[in-house]
Amino acid sequence: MLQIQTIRENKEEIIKALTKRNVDAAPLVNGAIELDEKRRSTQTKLDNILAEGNKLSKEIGMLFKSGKAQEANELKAKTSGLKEDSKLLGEELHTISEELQTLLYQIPNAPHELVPAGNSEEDNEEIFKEGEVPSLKSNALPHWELAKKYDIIDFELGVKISGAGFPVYKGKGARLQRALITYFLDKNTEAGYTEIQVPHLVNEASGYGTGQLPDKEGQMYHVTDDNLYLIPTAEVPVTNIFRDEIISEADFPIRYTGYTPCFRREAGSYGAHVRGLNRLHQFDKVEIVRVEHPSKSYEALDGMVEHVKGILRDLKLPYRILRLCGGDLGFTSAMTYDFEVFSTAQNRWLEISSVSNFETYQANRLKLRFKDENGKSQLAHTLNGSALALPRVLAGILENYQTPEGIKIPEVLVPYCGFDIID
RNA sequence: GGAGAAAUGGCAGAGUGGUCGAAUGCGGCAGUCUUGAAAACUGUUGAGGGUCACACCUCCGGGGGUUCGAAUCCCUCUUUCUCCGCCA
Repeated sequence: MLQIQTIRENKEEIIKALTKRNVDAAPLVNGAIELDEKRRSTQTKLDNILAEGNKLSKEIGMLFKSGKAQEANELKAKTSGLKEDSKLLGEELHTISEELQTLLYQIPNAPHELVPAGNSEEDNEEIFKEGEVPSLKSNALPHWELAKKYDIIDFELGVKISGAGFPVYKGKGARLQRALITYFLDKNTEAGYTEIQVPHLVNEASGYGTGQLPDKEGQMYHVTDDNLYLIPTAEVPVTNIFRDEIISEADFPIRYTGYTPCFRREAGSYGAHVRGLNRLHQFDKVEIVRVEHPSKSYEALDGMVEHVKGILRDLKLPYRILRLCGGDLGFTSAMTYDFEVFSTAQNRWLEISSVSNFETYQANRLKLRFKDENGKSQLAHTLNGSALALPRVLAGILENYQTPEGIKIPEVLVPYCGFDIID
């Protein structure tokens, strides 16, 4: 969430920036400022009462020690009123703080100045495009047909075991997916990211830390018996490594990469757009996460974009990069680039990576700080991106690499797969 | 799952009702010394709120209670350790 102090000091700028998301934040922002003022004045009142109580208690202690029990008891009588007042004020303060918190949770991150205003994906800005769209024969198949033809992904079997959206990968399909995971992790490691394996279930505090809670509660699978959530992305456990941490400036830059399955309830529509691998309840993803000094975070974001570009170039997949408009931007993000691969057989773009800078929005919830050169603690910036999401990369490869002889394996993956064609 | 013990500052570890936000050691930072470094010595060093700055307030795993006063006593939850059971 945004810091109340920042809101106080940059009220107009924040309201203005939030109009890019097509929301009128003025009522929320003004409400928060008002509550904050109330909070501070209540706190001051309470503090004064507590200070007086502390003083009296000390005096009572001294009196008892020097044997003046009677005087002490007289002073005791004076404290009862203070106690009542402080109890009432304490409750009031608690209520106000919670109201303020609830309000702050509802204010999304302020978009970066480069983010275009807009309501929907129509308004996203295409900033880069690369790769050749292969010309396929007229009988080119979408990946779900190919999956069946070569018996590499079984959607029906997944339905039997779990339900829709839980595919079973078989034979060369499973091997290709594993090859991609290893290949991505290797590429990320080469680029300076430390590989890490994290839990796939997280507690409530972690959900709040990265912003999945309380806003997107229904999108996560919730294990109610133990109050744990299945992760929707590795971003959650990896970023939460730094919850409640004060790191030293020398620790920057922090770069992690991790492979995890991702679980999303996505109670969405059915139809061609969610067929096959396009949208799943369980899928695999290799994630990159960075924690950066505020002055370096956009440089880091660009670095992540370049890195993902390199992977797609290696795979020789046609792709484009979009800068998301305010309306399409995630709640917690200040700026996001989406990578989309062109699916030739489906004749549409598929999102395969999303790279975001959250600035201090997550760090504020996480209490992720660092000591600056003056020894003061400051919130760090967090970033993350997919490098990459497996199913749609798989779909892109199946569709774009199909030939009458079978599905060719991209050259860089052949050593990882141990075969060069699926037939 | 059963029995017992414990949770204190970056780490280790004192503190069992009052001048304790907390001894001491290590680590960190600054300085003296040194050509430089190490060692030694000196000083400094938790977080948050609040203030122009001070004052002041809160925090000793979380929540609640007793008391004029709680790190210290009580209740509860969580976590860790030891032993037993179960188990990939």
